[in-house]
Amino acid sequence: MSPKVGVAPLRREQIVRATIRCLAREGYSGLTMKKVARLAGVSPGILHYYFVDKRAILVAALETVTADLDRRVAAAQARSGQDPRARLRALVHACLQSSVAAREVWIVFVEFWGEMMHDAGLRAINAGLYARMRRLIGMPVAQGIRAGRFRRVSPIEAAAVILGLLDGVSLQLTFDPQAFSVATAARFCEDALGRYLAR
Amino acid sequence: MSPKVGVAPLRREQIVRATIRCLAREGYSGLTMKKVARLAGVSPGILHYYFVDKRAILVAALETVTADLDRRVAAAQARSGQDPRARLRALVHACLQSSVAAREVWIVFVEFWGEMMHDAGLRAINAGLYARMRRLIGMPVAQGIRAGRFRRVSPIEAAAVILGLLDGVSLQLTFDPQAFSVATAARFCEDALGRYLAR
Amino acid sequence: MSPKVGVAPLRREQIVRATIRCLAREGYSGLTMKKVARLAGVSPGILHYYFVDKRAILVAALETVTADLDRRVAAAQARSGQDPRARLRALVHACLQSSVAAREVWIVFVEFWGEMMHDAGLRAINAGLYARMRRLIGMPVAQGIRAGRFRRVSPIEAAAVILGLLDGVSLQLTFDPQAFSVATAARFCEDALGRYLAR
Amino acid sequence: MSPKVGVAPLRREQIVRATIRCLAREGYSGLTMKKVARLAGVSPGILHYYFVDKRAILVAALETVTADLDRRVAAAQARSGQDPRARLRALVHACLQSSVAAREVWIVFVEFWGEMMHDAGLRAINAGLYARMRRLIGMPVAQGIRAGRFRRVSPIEAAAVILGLLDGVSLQLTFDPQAFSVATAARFCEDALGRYLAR
DNA sequence: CATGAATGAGATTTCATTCAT
DNA sequence: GATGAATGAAATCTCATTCAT
Repeated sequence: MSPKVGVAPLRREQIVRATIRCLAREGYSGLTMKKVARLAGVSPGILHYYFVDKRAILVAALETVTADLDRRVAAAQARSGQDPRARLRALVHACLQSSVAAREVWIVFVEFWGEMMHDAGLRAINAGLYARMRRLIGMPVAQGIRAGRFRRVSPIEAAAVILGLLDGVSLQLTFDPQAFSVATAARFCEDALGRYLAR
Repeated sequence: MSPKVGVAPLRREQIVRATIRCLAREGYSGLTMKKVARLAGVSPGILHYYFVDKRAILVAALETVTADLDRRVAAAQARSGQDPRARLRALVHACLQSSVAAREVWIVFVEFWGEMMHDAGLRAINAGLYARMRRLIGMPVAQGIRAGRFRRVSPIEAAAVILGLLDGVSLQLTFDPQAFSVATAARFCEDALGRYLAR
Repeated sequence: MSPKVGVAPLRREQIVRATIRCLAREGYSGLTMKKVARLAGVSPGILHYYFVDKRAILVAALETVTADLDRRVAAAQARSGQDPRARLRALVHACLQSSVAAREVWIVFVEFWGEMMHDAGLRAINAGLYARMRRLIGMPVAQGIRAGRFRRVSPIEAAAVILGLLDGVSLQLTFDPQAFSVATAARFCEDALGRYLAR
Repeated sequence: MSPKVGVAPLRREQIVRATIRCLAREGYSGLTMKKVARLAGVSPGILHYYFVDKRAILVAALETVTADLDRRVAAAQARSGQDPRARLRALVHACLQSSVAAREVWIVFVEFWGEMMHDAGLRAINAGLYARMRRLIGMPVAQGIRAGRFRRVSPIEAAAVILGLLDGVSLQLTFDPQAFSVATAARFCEDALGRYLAR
């Protein structure tokens, strides 16, 4: 048995985290293997021991980033109890919070949008996140409809509206942090979505 | 007087258009000066005669792209008459249409989002577009409020909600064109925004 | 029209010649793009301007080397007049001479044999040379047979015997130059082939 | 006494065999320590325990390959009895057969020719093989001359002619297996050498 | 104005070798 | 003996930029 058993996943994690930090700091076009290695505190050669090439590292980075965002929202949902409105509010807060509290992750996620246009592999990872998000959104919406708290809307359309609004407002929070706070944004998003779903 | 007077703006236009096409086809990371030159039908050397460096070309490309989007929305607004709801509807249609009918432009615009995170110059150009858009949105909203057709909302917040929703839904139209058509998206966006502004 | 028209073929030639010299000096495994560039007196970057990659340079080198060998033999044949035995003698001399007088070319040619085992492209270039050589050999042999000077042998087999002997003896001249001189080798090869073809 | 005593020679053999297989499959330029280790079923690190460096492994590989070829020819000679012509025939068959039946070994041997040009150590190993081959050839030739079956030729020249022809024809069998079979090649080589030595 | 050859810095990638376990 | 992770030098290749013509 290897004397260094179990090191591999740690090294991979270490490299991927360095990649994300590097992307957040210097952007997609500023990312180099050397910088990643330096930030990870390893030699440049080792990157190709754990990943076949640069793209594989980027794929792993996007997977990590989407998993992070996913986890944040799912955790918020879990904490929010069973009330449909409360769950919706938790979702809004978690999403908007992410773009500020997990700024690195969110920035890297947005950076990948550009690449996704030309890379089906990256697009598929993103699609997975959005599918899970739609399921997460669909549950409280359907529950609210059944309970007579929300009007009858198509779950697909509701998910598109909710996700769209949160992505778009998060972008604005990122580009112009002075314009309004997360709390303010959360309030008017809740307001808008509340009216959108109200009977 | 030189026989080629006035050629400069044409050459610049030619180069910038080639850059946009190249960005749309191969993405930000696939953009090279040589490809731009080939697509523009000029020699690689000439690019540095009209632009100091690669970044200057990218800046010009973003300026062109934002101006294009701007023009599309402004034109739709102008055609839509004076009724606040009609103007809002025109805005929704123009924005969502852009991401499909002017796919190249929209894709390039999204690709720049990633770069803006690390480039204040690009961010400023984007800020200009959003400022103009907010003004464009603000007018019918204020008008609707004055006319008693819309409830009293903060114009800033309304602009954030409207722009956010349209950006976010446009993204979904881009990444997953099968999910719903532009017409469907326009309908549910109008619906959501109508309820958001309804008294 | 370009101010540097006609430079391209010269540069290609320059690079290929440097590659051949480099291969002859340091061998296939010692060949680097940097060394080739230095020997050619150009910058490393320019190599990829004229050749897509290292392999393309190697292909051009093999093509040049085979053309060189071809030319040497064809020229000797042309000088040798019409007598079948004289032509055969000229062929033997030209081939064995090449391995000494054009040592660089011959060494590089032998070095490529190893690569040909795994590279169909290189193999095809070699096959072209051997096809031309067989034709060159076939003519005096057939002529000699018709004239009653040689016994009836299959031209294919005669070509295999003649080419085989010359390649094999050239190899020995290369590896052990002290063993016998070119003149000696030419004499006993002529002797052996003379007896092989004698009636 | 160590339980693993005597393991060393086995490991060395294992590594050298893997090297030969690797060279035959992917060529000299495709050989890496990692591939050798994988093919040998050992860890990359262990290679440097049994061999000081890559070159040492290559030297061992060439030694093994030449010993293999040597053994094949010597065995054929031994089986062929005492008649000079029969021994010569056995030699021709054994050599040509090797390039087909022991294709891996022969291919690797040819690959080393290129390296020998620049490596005196490898050249010396090859020289040893050729010296033994000349002795092996010299005996039946001298015997045939003494018995009055062959004409008086210089043994050195006869060896050069015989080895040269066999190497050259083997090369052709390798590069163009469709051209003629081993049996055909053996026939015309015997024919040519028979006439060469006939009184 | 325009060309396209040329440069050279730097990016990705490969790989022989080392070494802690 | 044996492992395989780790290193770092060097290789190939890319590309923004320059410049003679």
